[in-house]
Amino acid sequence: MASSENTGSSVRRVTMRDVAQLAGVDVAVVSKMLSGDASLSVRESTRERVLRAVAQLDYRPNYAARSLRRSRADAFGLVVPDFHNSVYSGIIDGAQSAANAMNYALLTVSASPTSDEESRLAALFGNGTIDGLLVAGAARADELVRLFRKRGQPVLSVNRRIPGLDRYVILDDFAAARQAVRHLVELGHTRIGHIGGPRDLDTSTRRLDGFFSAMQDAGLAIPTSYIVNADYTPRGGYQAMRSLLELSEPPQAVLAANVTSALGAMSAAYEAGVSIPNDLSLISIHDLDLAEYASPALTVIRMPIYEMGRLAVQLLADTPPNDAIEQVVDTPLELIARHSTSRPHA
Amino acid sequence: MASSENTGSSVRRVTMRDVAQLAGVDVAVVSKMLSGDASLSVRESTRERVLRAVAQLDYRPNYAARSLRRSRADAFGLVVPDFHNSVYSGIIDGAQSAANAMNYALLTVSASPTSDEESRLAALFGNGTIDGLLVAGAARADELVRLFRKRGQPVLSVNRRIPGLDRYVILDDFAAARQAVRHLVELGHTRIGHIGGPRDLDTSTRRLDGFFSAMQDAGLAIPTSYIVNADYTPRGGYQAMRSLLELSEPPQAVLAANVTSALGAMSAAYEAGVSIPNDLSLISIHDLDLAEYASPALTVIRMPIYEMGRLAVQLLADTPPNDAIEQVVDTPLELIARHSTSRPHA
DNA sequence: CTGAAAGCGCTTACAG
DNA sequence: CTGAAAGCGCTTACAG
Repeated sequence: MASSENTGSSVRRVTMRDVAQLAGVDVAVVSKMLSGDASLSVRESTRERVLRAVAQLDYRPNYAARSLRRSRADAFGLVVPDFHNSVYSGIIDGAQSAANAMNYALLTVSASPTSDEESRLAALFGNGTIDGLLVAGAARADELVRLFRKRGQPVLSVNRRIPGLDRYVILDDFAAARQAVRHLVELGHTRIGHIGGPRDLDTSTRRLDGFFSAMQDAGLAIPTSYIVNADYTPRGGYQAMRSLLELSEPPQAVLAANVTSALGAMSAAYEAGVSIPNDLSLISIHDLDLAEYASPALTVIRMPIYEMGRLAVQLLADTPPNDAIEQVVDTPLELIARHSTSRPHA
Repeated sequence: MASSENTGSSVRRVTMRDVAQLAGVDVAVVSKMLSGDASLSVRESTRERVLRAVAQLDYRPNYAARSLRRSRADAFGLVVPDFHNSVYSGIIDGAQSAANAMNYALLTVSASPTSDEESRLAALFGNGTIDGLLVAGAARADELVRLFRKRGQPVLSVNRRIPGLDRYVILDDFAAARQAVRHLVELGHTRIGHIGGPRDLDTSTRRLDGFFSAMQDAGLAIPTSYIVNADYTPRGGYQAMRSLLELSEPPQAVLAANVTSALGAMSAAYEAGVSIPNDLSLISIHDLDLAEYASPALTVIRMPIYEMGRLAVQLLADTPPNDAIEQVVDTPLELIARHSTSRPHA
């Protein structure tokens, strides 16, 4: 009477046998039909009966059984360091889209860099749940990566190069920083500072290199004090900008290595009474919907993050697991000139 | 010679039989030991041999086999509408944390409201991959929800009430809006406007109700033009604020139903030369790291999103699948008074 | 305390 | 064109 008596799996799962029985055929026929076996030719009437039975019973092949039998999961795993970061959101979207296109599942989990997470991750993904592993950015998954490599299962690092792993997809951070600096130089700036990312992170060092390279091309000097490391957060950008503005001769223009730190930097400038872009030009790498609604709207180099996610899954699927993958996404970068940069007004 | 010859699953998977053989016991012993069967008593020396064999072979129980045999997946699924939204990031974090604590996997996917996504989702999660389903916010998963209900498998809607489903966890949006209005009233404001969410979304109507309720308590009139619907985006908030500021007598204070739309609204005020908080006070529901670094820093009602995620998983796991769950998270809301609200200066 | 055996629901040669 | 049978790697009564 009470529907709450109907607990758990009280409803017997419908199985391939049920379908076969209802359609009056052998399970092998059902199996081959449903898995799209090309070598199968069935009489049209049989095909129809099977399809009708499948629909009538709302049959769905059991995942665990299929996976066990074929010893593959038709799934990839993606480990991100943090769900609260639009860079990873973009990677996830791209990766999910590519996975869907090949009828693979994408299982995304976050792994903050605490030690017990490592073994949890290995337990979660190390047992046949996934056929290939994507590790994005600073996510900690060393144990899992070792395991996959040992077993000859494919691994790929996304947006970062992991020491000892010759398989990665990255963006052209070097070119992005160069393009940003060129924009500032073309506007007429000469005193240009840099709010960098975490000191030893792969993306930040490449952006820093690009910054140096473009400054050198332009024949511009870089006082040591003009380079400040932050941590890709609003707070980090805020502090970095403060230290820049406290200099006896502050920069006229700043490249922030990351959009959220740029937004934090804007806040510090506002607080110090420094007007952007009149007193200070600011440009950053990566776009964000909020960047357009900052005051003033932030000028930005938009990076092909979504494309990187897509490409990562495709490479993971299509490259033999022990081949090297050293790929820089070649989708063109895009300068989105908004209102935080202008010619120097001094 | 070339390591690239070692393709695919060339490395034979180590199986429970291998462990049993190496340890000189039956697989049943290994199985019971590894699944923590309480009814098992093994000689200490046997236990040691098994453990050593497991470690030596780096054995990990095959997920598909275990799942097939026990007909459960030890996993929950979470469907979100969008990874680019800190509300869902918070829900994911909370849910993942609770799932980890009970040794369950949490599989998170996004489902934008396009029709073919629906059947893809059903194929992905409808085949025994997960033991329970969480649907967050506006994510479209109707087909999957129906399927789970029919089978007597647990479903729970998070941060939204789905028509016809008496199982949900939501926040106290009503109380949040009331608290926000009270803050403005206490500061001395009387002309208070509201930038609402999408017209028919569950969360926005509850926030709107709270707004009305608190205004009524304060004996304040609400011109129709003071209520503007937006869509929880920066752009929506921007447009809504513009229309508010074009009024012949604009509000002195505004409650934005959502933090990103509040940030967009700030941009419109800035553009119109309206100074916050001098000319206009602004408060919003939900916090965001960037809200603290807006100029001025945004005053906010912080909502227990992470707690909602945790609670959702716990309820999903602990409640019989056909019982009703109608839960409002009772973690206290928190007013974070920053610098976007002040007494009226007129 | 330990072993033998059935079976979860599929897929895949193989036979007819 | 269709059927019978083995087996993927576990878990779980059951027997000893």
